[in-house]
Amino acid sequence: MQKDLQTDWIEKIYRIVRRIPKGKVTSYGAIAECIGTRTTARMVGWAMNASHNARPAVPAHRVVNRNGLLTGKHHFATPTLMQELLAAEGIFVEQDRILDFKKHYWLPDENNKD
DNA sequence: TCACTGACCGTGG
DNA sequence: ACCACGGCCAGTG
Repeated sequence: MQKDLQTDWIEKIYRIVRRIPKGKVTSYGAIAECIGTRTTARMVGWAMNASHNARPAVPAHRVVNRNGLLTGKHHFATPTLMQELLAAEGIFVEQDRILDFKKHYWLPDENNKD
C-alpha cells in the first residue's frame, strides 16, 4: 500500500511531539534520533513548519534546539507566542533561552509510546 | 531541471 | 575554547 511513505517520517515526528508531557520540552535532535536518523534534525524543524496544517495541532512550542533556545519562536503566529505558551506550562524563558532547560528536558522513549 | 535553503546536530582543525 | 563543514528530506526559485 504505497501511501505517503515519503512523508511517513514526518508523521512519526508529529506523534512524538504530541507525546511530550505538559511542562516538558525536547530538542529536534532527540526527535530525529528517535525516528532513527539524527541527521534529519533539520527536517524536524521543517516538519514543524508543516505542522501548522497538522491535526491535531502539535505542541511545537515544546520543541527547542539543543541549546534550549526558542529558535522557532519566530515561526509562530507571534514572536512571543512560544514563550507565552511555555510560561503557561511553568517553563520560564529569558532572552529566548529556557531557564533550567535541562530540568524540563524530556527524551522521547519508545517505551513511552501510548 | 539544477541548486539552495531550512525552527539542527555532531565532528574536525 | 572558537570556526568551518557535512548530512539527511522536501519544497521553492
